[in-house]
Amino acid sequence: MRVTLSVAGATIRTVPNEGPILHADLDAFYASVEQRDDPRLRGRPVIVGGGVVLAASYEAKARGVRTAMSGRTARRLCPDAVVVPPRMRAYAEASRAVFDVFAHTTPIVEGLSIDEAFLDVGGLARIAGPPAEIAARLREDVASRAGLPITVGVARTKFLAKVASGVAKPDGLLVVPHDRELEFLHPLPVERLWGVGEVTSATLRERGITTVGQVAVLGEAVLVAMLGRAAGRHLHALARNHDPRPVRTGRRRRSMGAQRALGSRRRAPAELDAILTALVDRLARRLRAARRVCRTVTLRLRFADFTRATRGRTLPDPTAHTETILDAARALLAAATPTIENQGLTLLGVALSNLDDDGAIQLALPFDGRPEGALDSALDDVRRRFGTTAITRATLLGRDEGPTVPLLPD
DNA sequence: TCTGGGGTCCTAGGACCC
DNA sequence: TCTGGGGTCCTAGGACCC
Repeated sequence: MRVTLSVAGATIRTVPNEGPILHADLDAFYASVEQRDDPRLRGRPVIVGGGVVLAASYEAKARGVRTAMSGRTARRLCPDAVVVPPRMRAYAEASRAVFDVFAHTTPIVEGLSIDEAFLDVGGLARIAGPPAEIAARLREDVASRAGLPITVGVARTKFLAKVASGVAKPDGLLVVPHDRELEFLHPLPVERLWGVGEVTSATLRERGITTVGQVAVLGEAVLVAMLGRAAGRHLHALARNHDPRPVRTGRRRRSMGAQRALGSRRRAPAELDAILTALVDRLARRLRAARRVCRTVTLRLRFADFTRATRGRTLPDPTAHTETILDAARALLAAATPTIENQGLTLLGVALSNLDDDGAIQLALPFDGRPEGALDSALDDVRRRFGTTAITRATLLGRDEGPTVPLLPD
């Protein structure tokens, strides 16, 4: 049976079968939200970014602009691009609207990021029709309720569904029929395999392996020897189309981080301390808002030569207390100071991991009888009511915590 | 082309315990 | 004086993804 979908304005693909997993991926998400909210941007190259390209509309991508590209390069490629600063709140709101549509489609949704998810639609055929129809309706619903273009890949497995959406982008729909999976998969370049990035791609290509089909004929032991145990096994399975992973709902975040690029200028210790304090302040607030606690505090460093290092410490007790986390971060920074003085510092970051729900801990009561989180709660409350700039630390006053250099200045 | 910010998972060695 | 095997946790680094 061969179904042909026709959706106005979309990249149309023929859809000859059905599969139970959808991979739904919003197109150029941040840039699409900007074009949705400002009609003047529609049809024009749009770049969302601070000092670097966070997202580019398809008009900009057509000119070679890519995510993560420097502003200078993007300007050279596309001088007439409209550059807008990111509006994270608007994107979070748009994401919520889209995930609402997902939730109305099926209860089995696994979010991968702010703009993509797997949906298990197996077993819905009787009430919602075949997967191809469910996918087409999903695209229409996202367009009408959120005003955004979304691409959907449909297949029997997660991996095939994700590859399918990648091939169908932008604003497309592609179904991989059961009986044509290998025909679809094997001619693709190895970079389409999930987990093949720059390094693995280079390793494979050095050995003349450029397509998924070439990976599929290699033995598992060969791939493990080449790429390590996990990556080798993973690739072996994917290339041979063995992907039994189910769509998993309710996955929890395992870490939470914040970082800040510093440029090449040398920073005084007091300045680093102020930046560290601001990062921890922000993170601890996010942690408490999520009703989570952490046990491990990790400092992320990037040096002048762009090599990276991490320095971490695991606390005896879980906490969401700003000062406790800050103490740990400061101790790590102090221990790293000689290295920083030697090598220069271009990025400072903090990550919190070993997360748990805050209901899992008992509040420690210090000697004055007040919970150690009392000050945090009071500050969180003021910031909720009056905005995040209502209260700040004396050490941060007068410091330039403003926006970074605008992207693509005239 | 001089390179952001937010994440996930894997590996490997050492400490420590039984 | 010499010395096994297994498990867990911690730390650091690295590849990869959006």
